[in-house]
Amino acid sequence: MLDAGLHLLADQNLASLGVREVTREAGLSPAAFYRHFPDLAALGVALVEESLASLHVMIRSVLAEAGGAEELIDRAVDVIERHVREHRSHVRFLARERHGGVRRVREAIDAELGRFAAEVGAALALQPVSRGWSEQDLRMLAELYVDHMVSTASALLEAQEGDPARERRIAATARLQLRLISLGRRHWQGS
Amino acid sequence: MLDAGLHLLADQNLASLGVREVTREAGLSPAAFYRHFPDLAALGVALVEESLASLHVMIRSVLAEAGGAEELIDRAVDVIERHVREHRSHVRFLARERHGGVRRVREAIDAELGRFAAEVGAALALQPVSRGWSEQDLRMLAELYVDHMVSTASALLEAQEGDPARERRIAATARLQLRLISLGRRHWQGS
DNA sequence: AAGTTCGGCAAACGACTGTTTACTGAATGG
DNA sequence: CCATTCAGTAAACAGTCGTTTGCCGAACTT
Repeated sequence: MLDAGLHLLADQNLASLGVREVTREAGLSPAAFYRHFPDLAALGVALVEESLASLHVMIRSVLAEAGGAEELIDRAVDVIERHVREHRSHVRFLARERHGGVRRVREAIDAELGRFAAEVGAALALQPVSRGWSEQDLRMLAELYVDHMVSTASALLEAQEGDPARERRIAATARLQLRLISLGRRHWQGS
Repeated sequence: MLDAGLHLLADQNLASLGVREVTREAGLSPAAFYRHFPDLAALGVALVEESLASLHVMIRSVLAEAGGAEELIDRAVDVIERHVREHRSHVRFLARERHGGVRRVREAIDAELGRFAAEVGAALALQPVSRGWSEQDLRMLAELYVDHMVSTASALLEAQEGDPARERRIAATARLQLRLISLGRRHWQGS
């Protein structure tokens, strides 16, 4: 049922999804839906949770191995690219419903992105570049990184519908932007 | 009719909007809708165009007056804050449909954001800090600024539902992030 | 003054909707 | 082996939906 929903949400909104539609796609009777979810919103938050597993893994794999700033940037962008390619449906779902019409789903996504920012902030604190940074500044930087990741992933999503050149251009731009941010980071004097 | 649609889209998706719903809200008969639009998607792109007027004005008012980096940042964030407060519905609409389920609307928004980035890039080129910057680097920076603006506006949108403290925190974070970017910009050596 | 466009209406069409109900077979557990 | 839970079904309910049609008055145009 989750798969059926995700498949339908490829070119549709959660708010415009119908119970019958989902069950039809899943090859079940309409009533069967209510055996598993009370709401379509509930199916939505279930999909959010499903999408998170893969996202968390991704973040870890960027932060795990150390290395110079340049390699770290390259690896981050590579991982994002691969993630969008391999989990296209999940990423599209998150991008679409992050500001979508279903409040509970929106809040679930937002809370989780906040947790990501916290995780990134903790990892940043361990890097030598961050010596002397206040808690607040670290959080600010982490949010900047997460927002940038989200923007890049969204752009890739729109591009990857069969346009590899545009995809490469987006990745290149993302790398430059990360380099600029990392430059600002090195010269930061505290707020 | 546009107003009615915009009002309904406050807690709904364009894809889940109904013709009858709109006309009911507008106090008209269902058939009246087709006198003005062939589609609901058409109403969507009309709303996009409506939302753009105010956005363009906003961008100009940030770029117009010169000034030091700090003042420019403060003014930019102030303008965003005010814009979200005063054009809440339009901003919400753009954020929601930017990755929404209606392709034509999505494309219209994307094209317009691209035009904004170009406009910002042209303005950046005039600033003394940008001496020696390549066209590509300027575009990259402009996109970074635009994406950051969009992220900030979205965050403010979610917050402003009656939580002024959170709103102030978001604005403060945005200012710090812009300062960090502007720092990276000053030390940029070209790609 | 005549003709034409414009924006509106009511009514009707069949198709689709969410949800509840009562029922069924299979697996599970004591 | 009996009871219970689980995951499914068909059928029915009253609504809502998008869209078309034919009609109407007002406002322009000539």
